[in-house]
Amino acid sequence: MIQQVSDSELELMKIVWANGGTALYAHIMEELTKAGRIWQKNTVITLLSRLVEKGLLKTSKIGRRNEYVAIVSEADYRAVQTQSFLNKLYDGNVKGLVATLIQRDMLTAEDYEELRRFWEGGTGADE
Amino acid sequence: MIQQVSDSELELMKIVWANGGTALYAHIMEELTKAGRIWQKNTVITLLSRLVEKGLLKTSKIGRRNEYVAIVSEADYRAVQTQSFLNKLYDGNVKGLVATLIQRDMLTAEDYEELRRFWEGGTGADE
DNA sequence: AATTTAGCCTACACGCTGTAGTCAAAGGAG
DNA sequence: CTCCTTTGACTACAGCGTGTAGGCTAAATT
Repeated sequence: MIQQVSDSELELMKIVWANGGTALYAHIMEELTKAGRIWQKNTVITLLSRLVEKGLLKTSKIGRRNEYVAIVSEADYRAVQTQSFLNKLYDGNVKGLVATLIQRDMLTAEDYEELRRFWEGGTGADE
Repeated sequence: MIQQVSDSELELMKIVWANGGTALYAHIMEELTKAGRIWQKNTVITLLSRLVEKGLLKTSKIGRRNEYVAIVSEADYRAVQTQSFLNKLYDGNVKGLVATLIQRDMLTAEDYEELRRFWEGGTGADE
């Protein structure tokens, strides 16, 4: 089971994941600034320590700095969240989900093409 | 925009939807009991009125009873939630979602078959 | 008339979230 | 060696959502 993560916390996780699963405070702060997030130092530190408490990150010291290391990979996180979303909204029925995607035009033309090709040829859905 | 709905509230919505989009308190209570949910009367009433506040249900009086009527259909609700889930976890990338489904074996053999047939023949993803 | 049913309003504790202040340690600057 | 800067740990705290009702009332049933 993966603990619930707030939107802000997820944003931090994404930065860590995007950086190869590991990041220092300075890097995270820099990325947040780039993204236009104006959070105080302590806000970010608190969020990071909550992610540690929640078991999504761990820290390992580099000198006196923390290296924040993802314990849960983005793929695993997505898988778990997707499964629970699926259960909650579609009673686990994948077909229902796909039906929504199709009927509600959530697929771009390329998505569609690519998926068609995948199911035809048995390859391609995964880059 | 659809307001956020808690798990308990969603459970009530599902009962209403399953009953054709409309239900009386008595019916809801009965279904909850069947499902093993032991909620006090007022708990249920409160949940229902919150759903009204949130714009998911409305009431129309039948005698002095409320008929709880779904304003948002289950399909619409699913579509909105699916879209926001997709944005949040996959940056809106459907292929990423489908890749997870496939790689993590979230499709049953039948799902797989059916989807294959859908993409082949252009029918069938929707029941 | 007495009892039951359903609705309305109010309350309340708890946990999560965003947001930060204080204090401390440790490494770099001079 | 001393002072400043960077980071981190710990603490706080208000607001909101959520689950969970209690009290009172009006109407419906017996």
